[in-house]
Amino acid sequence: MAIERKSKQRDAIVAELMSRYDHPTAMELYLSVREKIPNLSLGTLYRNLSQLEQCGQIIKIPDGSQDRFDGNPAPHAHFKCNCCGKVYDVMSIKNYNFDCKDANVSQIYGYSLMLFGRCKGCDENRLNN
Amino acid sequence: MAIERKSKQRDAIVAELMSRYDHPTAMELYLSVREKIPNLSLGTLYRNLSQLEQCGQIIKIPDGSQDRFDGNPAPHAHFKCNCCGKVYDVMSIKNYNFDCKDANVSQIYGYSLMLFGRCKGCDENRLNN
DNA sequence: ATAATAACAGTAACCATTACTATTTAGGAG
DNA sequence: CTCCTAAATAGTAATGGTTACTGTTATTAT
Repeated sequence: MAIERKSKQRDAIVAELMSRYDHPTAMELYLSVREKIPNLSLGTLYRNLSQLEQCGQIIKIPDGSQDRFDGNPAPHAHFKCNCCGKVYDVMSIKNYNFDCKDANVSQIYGYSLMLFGRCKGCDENRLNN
Repeated sequence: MAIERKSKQRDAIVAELMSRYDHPTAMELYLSVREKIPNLSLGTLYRNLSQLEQCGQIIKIPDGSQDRFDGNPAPHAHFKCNCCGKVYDVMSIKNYNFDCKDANVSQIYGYSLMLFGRCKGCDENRLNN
């Protein structure tokens, strides 16, 4: 369960995920890393993503039937444009305190916040067409 | 895509979902409704859940590899106990305004907020054992 | 250098969800 | 009420993202 040895496959996966900010799906990541390691196995990708998430190095973002991955493990929210489907980081509310007094809630460890709406890019396209 | 005719299957699905507050998975809901409509088809359940969600009558909550469903369409957060897996409603922050000034965000329509932690039930069991 | 085993590639299996097809049924028109 | 159209359903097959399995490779401690 813990990561005990290093491998070039995992290094390449982490490097690729850290270098981009578009929150790729497993398949998108797979295709990218394949350009550097052509025989990378899909199972290897999933296993490493799972381990990295459990270690707190990356974040898994549920998005419909797929998952997306974020190389930035710092707590922050995400914004999904319903128009183009892109997922953006929302750093401005990362420090919001979601403590609440609801019944049944004893302690809060973390959160997952996804905002839905329309991005500026799609807004401009809308006005121009 | 819109609901045009009524059916006893959909009525039973809605009635069951409204009567409980444990955010059942599709399969849990299927087994419950089957007690009243023994030959209910799983496809029928999924089709109705999808339609009801698009109509804004219910909410779909992503939870790992499965989805959970909430008969209360009013905006509110959820709390998942990592210990027992139960998902609770969190009404105390339902009116929080998630407007943000982040780049790329033009307009926000809605949000999905899941808090993770430990519930009071699991807390008590921990102290007693 | 050797041994132990973590990590891998490749493939099969899993399973929640969706798609498909023939049948049933709601509900409006006559 | 009867007929007609198509929405909705039951049952089943297919899909697709993810996980599990198996033999092989490669890391790392001794």
